[in-house]
Amino acid sequence: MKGTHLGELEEIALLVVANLFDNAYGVAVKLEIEEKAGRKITISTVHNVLQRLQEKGFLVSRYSEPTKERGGKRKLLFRVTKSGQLALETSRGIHEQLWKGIPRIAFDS
Amino acid sequence: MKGTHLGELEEIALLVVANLFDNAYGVAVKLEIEEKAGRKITISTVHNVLQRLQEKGFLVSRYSEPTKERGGKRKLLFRVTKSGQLALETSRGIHEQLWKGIPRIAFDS
DNA sequence: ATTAATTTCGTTTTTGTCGAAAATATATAA
DNA sequence: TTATATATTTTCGACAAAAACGAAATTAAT
Repeated sequence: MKGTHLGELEEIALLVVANLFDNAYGVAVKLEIEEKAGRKITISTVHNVLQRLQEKGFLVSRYSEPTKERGGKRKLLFRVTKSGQLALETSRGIHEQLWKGIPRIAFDS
Repeated sequence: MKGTHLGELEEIALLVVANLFDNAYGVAVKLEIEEKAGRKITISTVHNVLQRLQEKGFLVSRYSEPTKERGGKRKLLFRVTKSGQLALETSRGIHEQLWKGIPRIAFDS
């Protein structure tokens, strides 16, 4: 059976798509992940995770028109679904609650 | 080379260990994950992730004395390292920044 | 034809998941 | 007492899902 919740990269990618709301295609997502998450990642990995998120129903996609630049083929643009938004909010809620419950003594100083 | 950042379950487990600070052993971690994250998980899975977190240097462990209850064998108690704390804080920072950058239009209503 | 921007494909490593076995403690029966 | 049963916990071995990459395919302008 298929996985049910958001993986680590899946969550970041979903947040990035929301950030880029009208320009969320492979290359832009890759650059944004690298900048905001401070981490190198290949374009293949990005497309892989975007497709998986789509299969899970957290993203939808449509093709743009080709741009006028050299090599400017059509882009596959992504958008977060209601279900994707809910998954993000649920995850955030769990993390917030867990952070709140951590006692001072938990970490060495 | 070995993995560098926190997986989804790894992050939750790490937060839970911090929450349980002086009673963080397998069974307690399992119950806390199930309650706080609202998700079923087996004890094998928990031990597996705890061990991996230890190999990554995000947790350390020590054995307790056996308790006096029936079957009360010694417990393997975990504690978050400085490195683990840093990993958690880094992840939280990235997520917070990404949430802040999401425009209103990003989600359908 | 050549080159550039993008997506798709096939494969491998890391993470997530479980069932079953092993270890070690108390409880009970003989 | 001593063997046997039962409870709590950890360890082991296998498999599935997610993450990651290099290379190939597609499609646009030069």
